[in-house]
Amino acid sequence: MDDHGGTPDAHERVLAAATNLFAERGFAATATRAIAERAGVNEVTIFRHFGNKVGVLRALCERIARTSAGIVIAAATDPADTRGTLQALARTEVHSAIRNGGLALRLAFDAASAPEVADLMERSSAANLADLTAYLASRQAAGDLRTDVDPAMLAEMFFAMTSSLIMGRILMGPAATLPHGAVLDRLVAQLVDVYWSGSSTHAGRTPTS
Amino acid sequence: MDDHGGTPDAHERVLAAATNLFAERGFAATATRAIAERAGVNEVTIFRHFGNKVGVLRALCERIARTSAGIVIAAATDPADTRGTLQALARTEVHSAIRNGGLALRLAFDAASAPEVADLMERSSAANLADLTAYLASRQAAGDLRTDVDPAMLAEMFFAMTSSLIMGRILMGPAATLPHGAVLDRLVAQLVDVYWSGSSTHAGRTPTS
DNA sequence: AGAGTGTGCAAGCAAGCACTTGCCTGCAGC
DNA sequence: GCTGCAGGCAAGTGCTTGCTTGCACACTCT
Repeated sequence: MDDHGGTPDAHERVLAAATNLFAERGFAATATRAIAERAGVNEVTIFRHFGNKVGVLRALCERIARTSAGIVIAAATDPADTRGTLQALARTEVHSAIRNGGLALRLAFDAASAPEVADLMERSSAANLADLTAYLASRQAAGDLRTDVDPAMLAEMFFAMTSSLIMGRILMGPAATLPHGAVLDRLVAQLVDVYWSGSSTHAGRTPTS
Repeated sequence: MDDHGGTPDAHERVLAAATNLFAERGFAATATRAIAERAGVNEVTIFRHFGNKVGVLRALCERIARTSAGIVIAAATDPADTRGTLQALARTEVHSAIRNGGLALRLAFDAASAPEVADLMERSSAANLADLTAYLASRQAAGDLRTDVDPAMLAEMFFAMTSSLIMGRILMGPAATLPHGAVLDRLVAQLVDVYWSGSSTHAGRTPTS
């Protein structure tokens, strides 16, 4: 009765449960017992599959890194179209962040208190920011972005704005549900529009249709 | 009885140590033993002074609430000067956040896993956002801010931008030191300028001197 | 001199944590 | 039918946590 279907796949259920719990309460505050309980799996199974608690997190990070295209997708579009690139980047960032319930942001905060988390985060989070900084600097050089603001600062602001949607949800608790689909896309569009209006050298402002 | 005339030091040293540790590692991840050690005080003294661990946090929050003027200060200036008000608000917010090392932001994240933290945060953090939303809405009505973006969204973005400076420091660890004084003020000015350029109805952009 | 108070020190308690061990069960392939 | 294996179950280990207790010392005020 416990196992449904042909493939019980305890492995996958543990990862799903861990994703939710880590995102909700953080890594350190999540007990392996809680993960097992939510996954409908015995606690020992977790250790048999992943060795230890950090092993679960590691598997999770690898899965996310494999799934989320991140900056790569944005680089696939036309880089000369700065606004379009930023728009696409914001969309993918927000969507991927929402999909894992703000996991990345939570883990980034956990990294300060759990060194093993810091090791795993270093490879992904910081690199993304550096990539964006480099891209924005190139767009400044191309005369597309204002040059009187540090590109690292622009990147930080962009990251902060996309994170703000997720951060708000975390701060307000699960009660504040986030919009999906078209509504969310419109929000992101507004967000990018404000950012673009403030950071570009072009006076024109695209109305958020 | 609140005033321990002879040796007021222990009380204060505990609060200072707790401020640092809570900001660095969060509430749950900070052991009372660690607080005592950093304060150069016996662990028992903490419980004699504050009853329990939450008592320390409560005393801390009261102290911060008493110290930080928050939005009130901004309201003291000319409210019709939207840009100046936002600038002043951003300055006080960033400075107060830096002064306590991002404590508030950390605690906001801790609130999800520690209900007792959530109770203490509710009175301060959420109210600030609501106040700012109301102010921005009034400036929209006055024709000073673009009306095609939700005022709550504008407030959230403003909060996100001021938080971004602190968030960056937390995410990058204590290695990335934050500028002080005039340099910091210039950063904040850039930040507000981008925000203002993107959110106001006025085309003009004030160069960051 | 005595009372009260603030603090330190040593020890310990119950609970929760990650993690281990040993054993038993259902199900597949040969 | 036997074997291998994934998983459940019960119990327990060693550690850390928040918090308590009992006792001693130093200081101040009357």
